[in-house]
Amino acid sequence: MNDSNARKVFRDLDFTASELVLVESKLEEIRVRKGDLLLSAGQSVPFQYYVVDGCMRTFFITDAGRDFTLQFAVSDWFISDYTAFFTSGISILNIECLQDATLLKLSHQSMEELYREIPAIETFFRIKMERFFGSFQKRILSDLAMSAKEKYQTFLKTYPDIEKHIKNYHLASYLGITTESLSRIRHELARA
Amino acid sequence: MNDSNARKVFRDLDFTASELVLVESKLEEIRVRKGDLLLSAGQSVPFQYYVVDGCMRTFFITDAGRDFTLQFAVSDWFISDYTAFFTSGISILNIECLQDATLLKLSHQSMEELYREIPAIETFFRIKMERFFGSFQKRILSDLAMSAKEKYQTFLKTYPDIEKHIKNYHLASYLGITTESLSRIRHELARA
DNA sequence: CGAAAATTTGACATGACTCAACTGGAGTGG
DNA sequence: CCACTCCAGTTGAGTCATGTCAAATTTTCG
Repeated sequence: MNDSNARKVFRDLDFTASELVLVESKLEEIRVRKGDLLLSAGQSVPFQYYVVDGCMRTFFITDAGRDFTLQFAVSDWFISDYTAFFTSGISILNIECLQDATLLKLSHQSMEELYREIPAIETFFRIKMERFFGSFQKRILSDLAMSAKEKYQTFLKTYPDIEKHIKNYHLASYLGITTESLSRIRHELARA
Repeated sequence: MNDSNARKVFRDLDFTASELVLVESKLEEIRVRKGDLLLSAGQSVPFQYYVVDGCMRTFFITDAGRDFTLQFAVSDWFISDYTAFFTSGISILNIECLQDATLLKLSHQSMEELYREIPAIETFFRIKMERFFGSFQKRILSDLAMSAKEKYQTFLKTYPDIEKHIKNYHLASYLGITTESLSRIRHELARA
């Protein structure tokens, strides 16, 4: 199991034997349990995490104490506070485990080394970023243009696999509405 | 003027003479006038654009005909429908000129060629993407967590240079509110 | 089974929207 | 130089979606 971590993360890439050893050496497998906080706001963020299985989320807490989910991550997703990770800055996000998870931890420094040794990895991450970017763009547009009900329906359609892993209040915090509102939306949709 | 386009776009990079020639050959300078549509939804998006000067915006039109601005771009910004650009898909965004502009046009294919010939350019764009990504992340969080008034104030603080170039109704469409609401917010803030 | 957590429901408050009318400039042409 | 028009912005009245707070109900899990 452990000897194929590199192939899990970099699913589409072919490595030579020596490259494989190098990549493996950069990936650290960790396990976290439901409720664990992997990162708290205010810390530096030297790592990103590849989710082997389980479910994680990043969230933001306002001064007023409201909790907003930026992102969920299930199997084969990456998660981090990327703004802080990329800029070597301080996190504003928290990372929480929602379902017991196995993660592969990859440091910023390791990534720079991998970029140097294996240029295909820089391309790999550039393309990941591009996709991620696209999903953020869609998110912004739907936050702007859609009602809460439409956002909920879009979420269910787009991420049917995620819904199973999360509580309604996490989904509400992702949609930017209260649990009460989500409950009413669900009630209304159930009638139809 | 024209012979330093490459240095404008790739501000921090040092090119050899031959690299400079290559990069220049990939950049096409174009001029657009206020009101011009550079891209309409439903088209393929083979280009991204570097803004030398002037002001552009990308916007999205819903089925109901509402208009939402995703992004403004002034001097030294890039603009495109990146989701379509990266995936070679069909645009959902429109690109409009808000103030007469000079742009440098760069095709997807040219970028792939540049990545191959000059790896530093791949790194350059990866880092651009990372920054862009960070700004999108902030946008999502503020859309979720802030009232219209707070979003307006944050915009003014974050992009004081952009406000000068745009109409209030463009700003409203960026904030996801109506011009009437923006007007009332401005009125309220003016009193204080 | 029982306690804690999650969800639902009800009553009411509020921020933002809609529609319609009005104001104030910036051109434009007689 | 005035009258006209167009466009951007403002204002007002009424409506609607979502929030708040409190309580009831259901689900989860030790």
